[in-house]
Amino acid sequence: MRDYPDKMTPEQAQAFRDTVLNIVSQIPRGKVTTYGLIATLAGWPSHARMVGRTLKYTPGAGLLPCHRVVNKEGRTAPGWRHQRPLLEDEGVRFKANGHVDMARHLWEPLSQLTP
DNA sequence: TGCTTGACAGAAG
DNA sequence: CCTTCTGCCAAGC
Repeated sequence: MRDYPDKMTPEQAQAFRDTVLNIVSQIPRGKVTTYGLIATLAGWPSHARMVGRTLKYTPGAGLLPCHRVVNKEGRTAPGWRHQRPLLEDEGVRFKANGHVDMARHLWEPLSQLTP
């Protein structure tokens, strides 16, 4: 008995992508959220990595503020040099260690997501 | 079919 | 603080 959902059906995968993109589109300026949080809200807590994959490979994700998604420690995406400047332009503060000050900028969506 | 690769998370050293 | 390892899963090869 696993306490998390089984493998996704194509329908669920589609719904997952939609939810992820929907949440990302709602992140306010100057705020950030995390992969795991998005995955959990989308109903698949163990799929944090899928969130990253979705943002990286889904065409159109570039139109969304996906630079406002960082990992739980506040680290920016590996290999995406542009992300940090984008955040700093919005007033996001980085700590000396190069991580986002999560205590100050974490955005927790309370959303009433479509079931 | 089986092994490797990540825009993750958490723990360990 | 950093690196490395394990658990996690969909994708790629």
